[in-house]
Formats: sequence, structure tokens, C-alpha cells
Amino acid sequence: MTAGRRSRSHAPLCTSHNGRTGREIKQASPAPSDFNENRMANGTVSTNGEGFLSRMALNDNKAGMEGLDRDKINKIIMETSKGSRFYENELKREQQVNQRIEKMMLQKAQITEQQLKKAQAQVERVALELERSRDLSRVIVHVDMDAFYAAVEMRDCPELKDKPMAVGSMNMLSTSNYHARKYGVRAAMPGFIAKKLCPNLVIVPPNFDKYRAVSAEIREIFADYDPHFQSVSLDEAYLDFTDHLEQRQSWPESSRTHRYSATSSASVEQQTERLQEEVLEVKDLSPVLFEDSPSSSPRFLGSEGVIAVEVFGTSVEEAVKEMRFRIQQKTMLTASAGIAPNQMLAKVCSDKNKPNGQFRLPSTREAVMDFIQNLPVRKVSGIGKVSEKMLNALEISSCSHLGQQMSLLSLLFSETAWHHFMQISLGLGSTFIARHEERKSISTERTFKELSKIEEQLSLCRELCEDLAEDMKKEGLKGKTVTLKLKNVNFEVKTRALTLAYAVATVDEIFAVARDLLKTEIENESPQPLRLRLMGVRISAFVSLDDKKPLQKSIIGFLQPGKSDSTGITQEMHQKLEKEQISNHTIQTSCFGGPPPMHKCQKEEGIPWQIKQKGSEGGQISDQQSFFQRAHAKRLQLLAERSSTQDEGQRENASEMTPINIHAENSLESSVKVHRSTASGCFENDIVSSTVAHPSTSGCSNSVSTSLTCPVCFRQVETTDLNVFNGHIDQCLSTASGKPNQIALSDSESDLDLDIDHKDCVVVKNCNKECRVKEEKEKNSKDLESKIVFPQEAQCSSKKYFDQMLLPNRGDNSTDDSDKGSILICPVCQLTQDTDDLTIFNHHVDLCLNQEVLHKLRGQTSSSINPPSLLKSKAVDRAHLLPRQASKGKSKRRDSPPSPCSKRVKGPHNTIDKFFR
DNA sequence: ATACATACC
DNA sequence: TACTGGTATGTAT
Repeated sequence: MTAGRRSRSHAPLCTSHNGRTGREIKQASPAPSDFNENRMANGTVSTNGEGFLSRMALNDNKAGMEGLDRDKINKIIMETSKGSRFYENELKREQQVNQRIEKMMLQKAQITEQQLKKAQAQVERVALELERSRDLSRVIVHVDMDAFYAAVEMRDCPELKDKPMAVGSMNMLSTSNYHARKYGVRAAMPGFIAKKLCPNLVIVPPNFDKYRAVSAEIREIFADYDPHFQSVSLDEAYLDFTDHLEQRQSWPESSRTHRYSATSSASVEQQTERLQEEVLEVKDLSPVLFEDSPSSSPRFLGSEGVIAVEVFGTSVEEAVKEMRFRIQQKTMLTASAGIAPNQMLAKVCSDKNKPNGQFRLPSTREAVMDFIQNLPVRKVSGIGKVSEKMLNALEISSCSHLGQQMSLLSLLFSETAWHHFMQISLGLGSTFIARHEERKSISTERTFKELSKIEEQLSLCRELCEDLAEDMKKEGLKGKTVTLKLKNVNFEVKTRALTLAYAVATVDEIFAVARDLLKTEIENESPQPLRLRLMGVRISAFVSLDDKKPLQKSIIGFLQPGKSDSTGITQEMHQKLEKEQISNHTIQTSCFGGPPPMHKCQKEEGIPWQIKQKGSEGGQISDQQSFFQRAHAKRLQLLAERSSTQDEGQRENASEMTPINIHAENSLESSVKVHRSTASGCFENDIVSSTVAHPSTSGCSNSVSTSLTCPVCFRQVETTDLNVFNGHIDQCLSTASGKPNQIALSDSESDLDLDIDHKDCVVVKNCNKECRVKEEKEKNSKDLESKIVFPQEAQCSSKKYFDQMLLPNRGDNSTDDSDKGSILICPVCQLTQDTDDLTIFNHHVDLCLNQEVLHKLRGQTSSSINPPSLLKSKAVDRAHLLPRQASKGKSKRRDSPPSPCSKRVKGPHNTIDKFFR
């Protein structure tokens, strides 16, 4: 089905080296022998060279495809496709995949026993750590409407009910109903092929507005169970039922009772009619809809059976049934659901009893492992055709194989990839349902009949730019990178991008760039014309609109004297920090006026994050870091508060603003409190400048003003006496660190989160999960205070947090971080790690961060598990952990100034004077 | 930063 | 006749 606007990200296996020129590969060399004769998980037998293309064959991964005559279907597909340009291109791509596999097999052949053994040890360590991170406490639900678009069309056109039908066109189908699936007709299949498979197939053109409307209806229901649900597409979402269930336990029956009646737009008469029908229908379906539920048959109030009512229990299953029931009542469409301890599993589970069913995987390790054992890897979201094929080549088709071959996989695949595999093999997945992040790109593309005339190409390009500019305007976006996408009549795709020094948004601006890119391509091909079948334009590298105005020096500016304006990168960070500060100031001055532009960058933040349990005596260096950590934590807490508020606002599409009142005393309880009321918006620089007295950046000594701004609470302290000022800050900090639980627990919407910024630092952000972690851990380890630890020499070869971030510190604080044998404290869970092996420690940190943080950093919207990439890359780097900065990442990391902590001079007090040096 | 590839719906 | 469109992100260069 066509994805909604924000589809989730699944990382891919990717390779890029392809030395192909045009289409010379006519005779595909036979695929290497020994890996291609397996029966593929999709049932095709790959016969060398000739025969089925795994990428063309029927994908019967989805529900409703059981018991089909695959061979026959594939034969028709192949016959219909054969000889087409599309087919030829697929053949070519297939060969590329085969070559990759061949390479992989060669690599495999060269692996020595010793290497394997070493890998084995590594894998075991990671496995152990992953195991320790297992969290079975959340109840995650994945809901998925059944054959959504098709179901909507069938609902609205009863004639279609008994017919095989699909939504789409002769060129492409979005989805098909279950009747059609029996013929092998499925989503992403061209209509004309579907017609060959099922001549009676009715193809209905899509009505996206209608689907969107229905989607809005079901989302309203989702929100009742998890206001923070994450939609994957119009018809699909992840929900965290944990909190709902907790509350549900004490709900009276009346709150769990739902009527058999639709409150939709239908007339009363229709509704009555529908109601009668539905009662029957639901009863009919009850084996599925209400399976094994004692209270499951509809309860009729009144013997006439006019008003039917359903009471649902308090268990997860009952709650999910209730949700599905309500969906059905409201939309006359059915949904399926999966219940499991994490997203990855929930997703698989929702497929299990599709359509109109649900499946719960119990939250025990045993159940999970059993469930995983025979699960085909292809069923896991993120493992697509190519990954599957590569794994199949290694004789891995089920998740148990995956586990058995981990050491081999760790040698053949990138770290990202094998970690991902490992998580799958252990049945691990995200337990934190991430909010949607801001979009990162926007694009429009069109397929058409061959277009070879330059003028036509240019005018089409212009048209696309017009469309794009309109979309940009709607969303209030501006971006610096323009990408032109071209697909020629042979289905070969090219992208050409250009990044400008400034952000663009208007038609003319975009077109100016796109046109140049297009012209270059035309020239490169001349005298041959470009024979295009598709053109697209995309904009990325968004810049928040208020970036245009020059901003004040931020706190970081004076904390990092001289650095703030030196590089573009620093500048950029600087601005981001500025923004944060602005918002804090705005908060402080009580004029937080509601959501700033949706795509405002606000997440990046730098903070040192090595945290150590505080010993009885105060550490010297650590105090500074502690200061920063806490100061940032404090500010980010506010930030988190703000952005969750924004998010809320966006989600509810509310015009109502949610200002945050911060009280001077910084009592956490009060500062975290969100008061709903209206306030005039003010994200304006002048307000900030009028309220804040910043020490000058360059001088880093006293500013001209008579007050200093507290870096923790951002209030002005009316003094120039640093002792007084320091006293204030200390107080702020003690308030901030003294009651971490309040930060964490104050409000589910304002929970904090640890995060890693692009400079290898952790910051605090919105993240419910983190708070849970924090909360739990802190129950166990009372009176812990944040402090920095300097682990011993960074000996781990895998580039991870510490060896990258500690080096500067070591330089600055050579005495103190010689803390040999110092205990390593996980900065996330704050628990002592009984290891001094940084690799192991890093793995632990990974794990801790993994669920709630990493996937967010990756910008993922659902699964925290990032699918693998292909062959092992030399430098794993932390790029895979920090994709948000990925593009800027490498150079940035190199160029960016060391984290604030490394810039600081050590001193005994966590006071401000040291920052003014 | 750019180009390509994989993945999802 | 005829094989999408939108978004994210991993990997190599």
C-alpha cells in the first residue's frame, strides 16, 4: 500500500559501488553456485542465472497468500514481464546482488578458524549485554488495518464485496482485497500483470482523501490507548499499552463497555441498518474477533437485541479487542493487531492472525525465543529481498539460524548490520515508541511516457519545482540541498544533488538549481537525448526559518571562548544552542507562545555525559562536568518540556498553546509543570535580547551588563560578584540534581531522555522510556549523584563513545583521568558496570541507549532495530549511531570543537568563574 | 557532500 | 500499452 507521508525508516543494506556503464550486462553470468540453490523463503527456487529473479517473483511474505500455486503465479509474472525494459533492469540489479553475494562468499572462504573464534567471543559478549538489556515490561501493540484501501472501497461499494479487487491502476496496485490475493494479486504489482493472474480483477482508482479521513478516525481511537502512538502510515500504528493497562485495572465496567453503533457520518437510518448488520457480522466474525474471550459474545441489553453492548475486560487482549471493536464500529473496517514486548515482535505478531485477528506474544523470554526460532528472517521489518537473499546464501532463513551464525555474520557484515541481526535473533526490539521527528526531506516525482525533448524536460522540471515549492510553503520549509532524480526508459536511476550555502523555498530558487542539474545531465548525454520515464525533485537539509536572523551569543559561546564563531559547524551548533536558549528564555519570561515552526531544529545539543557515581568525596574534574551535565540536563528538561508540548500541540492540531511556567526557585516540580493556557507567541529574538545579559563571547570576562545569566535557570542574577553568582548556580544545581525523579516522573509528556549529540555527548531530551529507566535505577541506587568518570585508556578498537570523547579530556585532565581501574558507570542507567573492558562497557551503554535513544537518533520512527547493511565496512564509526548528523558527521566530528567539557579548565568548584578564564 | 542502494507502505 | 510515490537511511567515495 502506498505509504503515508511519514513512512518509517528501515535501514537498508546498501552498497554503492557499481561500476556499471549503461546496460552492457546482457548475459548475466550465472550466479555463484552453492548459495543459490536453496529454496528461497518466498518459495522460489533460484536456478542459476536463468529462471526466476528473486526480485521479480511473487512476494508472498504478506498475509493472505497461503496455499497459492506459486509456481504458476510466478510463471505468469515472468512471462508477462519477460523482455520488457523493466525486466531487463531487474535482471541487471539481480546480477549486482549476486555479485555482492559472490564477494561475500569469497570473504567467507577466507575466514580462519582463529578469526571465527575471536569473533565468537565478541559475539558472546555482545549477546550477554543485549540479554541484560532485555526489557519485557512494556506492552507494545502494532495495529494494522486489513487491506486498508481495498477495504474502504469495498465498504463504500458493496458490489465489490464478493469480487477480487484492487486499488490502483493498470500500472500499479496499492493493495488488493483478500479475494484477489488468492490469485496472487498483491500490493506493488502492476495492474496489467494482476489482470493476467486474475482476469476478473476489478481495479479501483485510489481515493486518498477518503483514506486519510478514515485514518483520522482510527487515530482518534488509537489516542485513547496511547496518546503518543506512532503512526507508520495511514493504516498502521504502534502503541504502548502499558500505561493504559495500568489505569484500566481500576476502571469500572462502564468504562469498558462499548455500544454496537457507529457514530460516523451515516444517517440514523443507515446507522440502524448498519448496526443490525454489524451485530450479525460481528457475531459471524466472533471466532476471530472475539476468540477465546469469555465475555466476548455481544451482550444485549434488552431482549429485542436492538441495543447491543460489548463489555471488555481488563487484560491486554481485551483492551486490544476493544480497540479493534471500536475501530470496526466507527469505520466498518477491520484491523489486526499484534501484542508483544517490543515493536519488532509486535509487528510480526500483527501479521500472525491477519485479517481481523490479533495475536499476543507473552512477555517472557522463553515465549519470545520460541516465537523467534522458526520465524523467517524476511518477516522481520527491515529485512527485505536483498538482505534475505544474502542471508539465504549463508544458509540462514530463520531467526534461529541467524543466532547460530552470528560470529560469521559479525565478520561479514558491518557492525550496524550484525548488531541488528543479533537483536533480531534474540527477539529484541524497541520498547520505546518514538515520536515522529521532523521530516528531513520533501520531494515530488512523476513517471510518464518517454520524454526526450529538452524543452519538455525543462518544463516538466519546472512543474515539479512548482509543486514542490507549494508543498514547502505549506509546511513552512526551506532547504539547502536540491536533488534531481532521473530515471531513463531503461529504468536506470540517477540522482544529482547540489547543496547551496543558503536555503531555498520558492519555485524560482528551486528551479534554478534543478534546471542546472538537469542541463548538466542533458549535456553529459548529448548528442544523445535523455530518454526519461521519471523525473523528481527533492529538497533536504532544512534550515529553520528563524535561522535567518543573526542570533545572540549563547551560553556555549562564552563557555567556549573563541570557538563560537570560528567554523561553520560551530556556528551551526551555536545557532541551535541559541535557539534552545531562546526558548528557555522565552519560557522564563512566560511568553512561550506555542509551537514554533514545525521543522525548527531544536534537538541538537552538546553535553558531556560521562557520569559516575559520586563517591563520598567530591571529585575535582568531575565537578565541572557535573556542572555541565546538570546544567544541560536542566535546560534540556525545559526544552524537553517545551518540545513535548509542541508535539502535543501538533498532534492535536490544536491552536491552543501550552506555555510552560518556570518558577524562579527552580523547584523541579514547579518548573516541570505544564499549564495549559493561552499565551501570545513569542519566539522572537528581541524578546530574548531584552531579557538576557550575555557575557561577551570573545572576552569571556564580564559583560557590560550588571547582571549575569544563570546557565541553569537562565534567570538573570543581579550581581557582578561571581561569588554571589556562583552561589546562585550552586543552588540551582542542587535543586536540579537533588530530585531527579521529579524530573523523570513529573509527567509522562515531560519525561526526560538521554541523548547523544553529534559531538558524542549525551543530552537530556524527551523520552519516556529513559525516565522509566532512570526511575527504576534510581530506586535501586539511591543518592547517586552524577559525576564524571574517566575510563582507562581507550583500548577498544571499535569506535565507540568513550574512545572518541575521552581523548580530549585526557588531554586536559591528565592527572585525574588516570583513574585507572576506575569503575565504569553507565551514563544511562547509572549503574556500576563490573567490567573495565571498554568494549563491553560500550556495548552496555549501547544497550541502555538503544531502545529509547538510538532509534530516535537515527531518526527512525518505529523500529529501533536498524536493518543491516551489507558487507562489513572498514570504519564502522559512530556514524551509524548518529545518522542525524551522518552527512555532516564525518567532517563535523573532525572539525568540531571538542565537547564543552574538554574545553574547560579544571577547578575545585562547579562555579562559573572557571568558565570565564 | 554526493551517489547509489535498500527498505517500508 | 503497461512496473508508483514519498521518506528515511546505510555505505562508499
